[in-house]
Parts: sequence; structure tokens; C-alpha cells
Amino acid sequence: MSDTQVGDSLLFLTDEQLRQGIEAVFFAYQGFTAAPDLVLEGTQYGRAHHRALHFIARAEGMKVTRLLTILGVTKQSLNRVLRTLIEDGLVESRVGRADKRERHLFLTPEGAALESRLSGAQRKRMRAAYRQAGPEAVAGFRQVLEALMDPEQHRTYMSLREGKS
Amino acid sequence: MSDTQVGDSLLFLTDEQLRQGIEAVFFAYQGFTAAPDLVLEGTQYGRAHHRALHFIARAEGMKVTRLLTILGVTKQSLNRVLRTLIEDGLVESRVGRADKRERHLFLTPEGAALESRLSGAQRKRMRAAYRQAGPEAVAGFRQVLEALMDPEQHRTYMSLREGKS
DNA sequence: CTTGGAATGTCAACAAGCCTGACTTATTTT
DNA sequence: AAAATAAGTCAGGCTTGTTGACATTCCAAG
Repeated sequence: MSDTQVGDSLLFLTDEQLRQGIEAVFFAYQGFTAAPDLVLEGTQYGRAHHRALHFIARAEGMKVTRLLTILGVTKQSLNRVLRTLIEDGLVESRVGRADKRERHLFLTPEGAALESRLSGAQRKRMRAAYRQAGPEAVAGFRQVLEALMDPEQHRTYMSLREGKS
Repeated sequence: MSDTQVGDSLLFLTDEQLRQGIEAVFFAYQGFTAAPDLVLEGTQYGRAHHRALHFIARAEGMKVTRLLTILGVTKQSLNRVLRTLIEDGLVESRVGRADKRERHLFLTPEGAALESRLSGAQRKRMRAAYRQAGPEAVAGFRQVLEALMDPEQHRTYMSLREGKS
């Protein structure tokens, strides 16, 4: 297709525009993780622990398998993280009532406290960016992010929002 | 401030909305890196090599220090990556003419070929998302990403676009 | 002109985090 | 009883990041 056919409306799909978008994601992601990373420095934990805490807080009672698919890591990798969180009393693992093979994960008060500090730092950052960009930009932001996800990741993303505004 | 004061216009700043945005970034970033990761699997390199190749391609003749600030890693970490790329003949390091302490980085034809494959895969993914979301959404996407960057990162980001559309 | 500080880049050793593969235990389903 | 599922473990390896020590080069103050 020629330039005259596509017109100006598709100029946002040029290689240069896409390259700028890619770099924007890269730099923004650095800013995105900076705030919780600062909180983590004062603890013995890393990003992997943060992610686990976030999603357990998001859906209390979550099974280990669910967490595995969400995080997209291997069982061994998650298990090391989970073990330390359980040993340190931040997460509680309860045997399933219906199916005793399953373990359901909950935050202890200590775990909830740390998760709250991490989440608060990240939300603060996010809120500042949202406020600066405005509601319409945020709507577009969300649209592109959703389009960027794998279909499977998108399904997981949507499923976490059930019953929430 | 009360709900009646702020009205509906600030509902996008609620904790729940911010949390969803945070999760969207998380899942989208997985999709964002998936395409080049597939290309990398066929090579002996990792994401760190991809990032270095990307920015060297972006600004040929770039100094090592510049690359350090862009990537936000220690010079030792970058050096290992750079050393293998140079040894394998993907990157060329030339001593600075004015200042002989400096090393200027260039892609060899082989390096440019790999960079092109990586970049092409990622742009394809990005283009699909952009096309699906539309130009207005993309504009908002870029606005929020820029607001999410650290001021320093934002300066770096802008400086890479000098002379480009 | 020289000397000391600053900047640039390199090397060595080590830690964090994630991966694969093989295996165990307990439980549920067929 | 056999197969499948959920969770957890052990061993070993790779990538990416870290800190600390060091060589080279440049520049500016004495």
C-alpha cells in the first residue's frame, strides 16, 4: 500500500513511531518499578516476592497453580519465593477443604502490611502519571496495554477484575 | 476532597483503577518482550544483548557511558554483554579520536542483521497493538508512558529522538 | 611541566533470580 | 487399581546484576 493510499491516519504505524513506542515502554517500565524497588531495599525480598504478595492480596485464597499461571514462572522458581514468605510469616498456606491437594494462599497481617507499603508506593507513582496525563490519555493507555497482552494473559487480567469496579 | 466535589472526572484515580493499571502494565510487558525473546532463543544471547543492540542501532557511534545511563545498569554488567558482542563480531568498538578514553560503538553487518530481526519481531507486535487500539489511544498511551518515566529517563528518551520524526 | 583528581573503561568474584529435568507425596478421578 | 492432578523438592545451570580493585587517559592547578 502506498503513502497516498493510507493517508496521514496511519502515520502512527511507521517504524520510527513504533520504535519510539518501544523505547517509551522500556523507560516507563524503569520508572514503574523504581518506587517498590526502593521499599524492597529495606527488606530481604525482591521483585519476585513483591509480585507474589501483590496477587495474593488481589485474590485472597488463591491457589498455587493460579499464581503460577499469572506470574508465568516455573513451579520451582515460585516455590522458593513462597517458601521464604511462609517461613517468615508473611503468607499463610492452608490446605483446601474440598480438594486436600490444593493449597490456598493468604496474607498474614505482616504480609498485608508489607504489601500495602509496596502497593502504596507504586500507586502513588501511577497516580501522579495518570493525573498528569488525564482521563482520556489513561483510557488510551489501557487500550494499548490490553492489545499488547497475549490472549491468555488478557484473559487472566480480566479474570482478576471480576466483582471489582 | 469529597466525591461530590471531584465528580466523576477523577474516578480514574481510585485505588482500584490504579491497581488495574499496574496489573495491565505487568501483563503487557510480558507480551511486549515475548516476541524478541523468541528470536533470542535461537541465539546465544539474552535480553541484555538485545537492549544494547537496540540502542547502538538507534545512535551509531554511541559512547559506552551514554549506553550506561540509558540502560541504567552498572558498567561491569554492560561490559560483559558488550565484550561478548564484540568478540562475536556483532559490535565494533572504536577508540575516540578527540578523547582516547572513550569508546564509540557501532554495529557490524552481522550485528545489524540480528538487531533487525529482533526489532522487526517487536515492532510487528507493537504495530498489531497500535492498529487494534487506534491513533487516539496510542497518543494517550504515549502520554502516560512519558509521565511514568523519571525526569532523567524522560530527558534521555527525548534526546534519542532528535532529528527523527 | 608535573602532579593529582576526574572520567572512561576493564577484569575478577560473587549473589539473585529464573530455568530445566527428574523425582516424591498426597489426593482425586476414571 | 490405574491415571491424572496439585504441590513440593533436589540438583545443577544460565543470565543478569552487584561490589571492589585496577589501568588508562585527560585536564587543570600548582
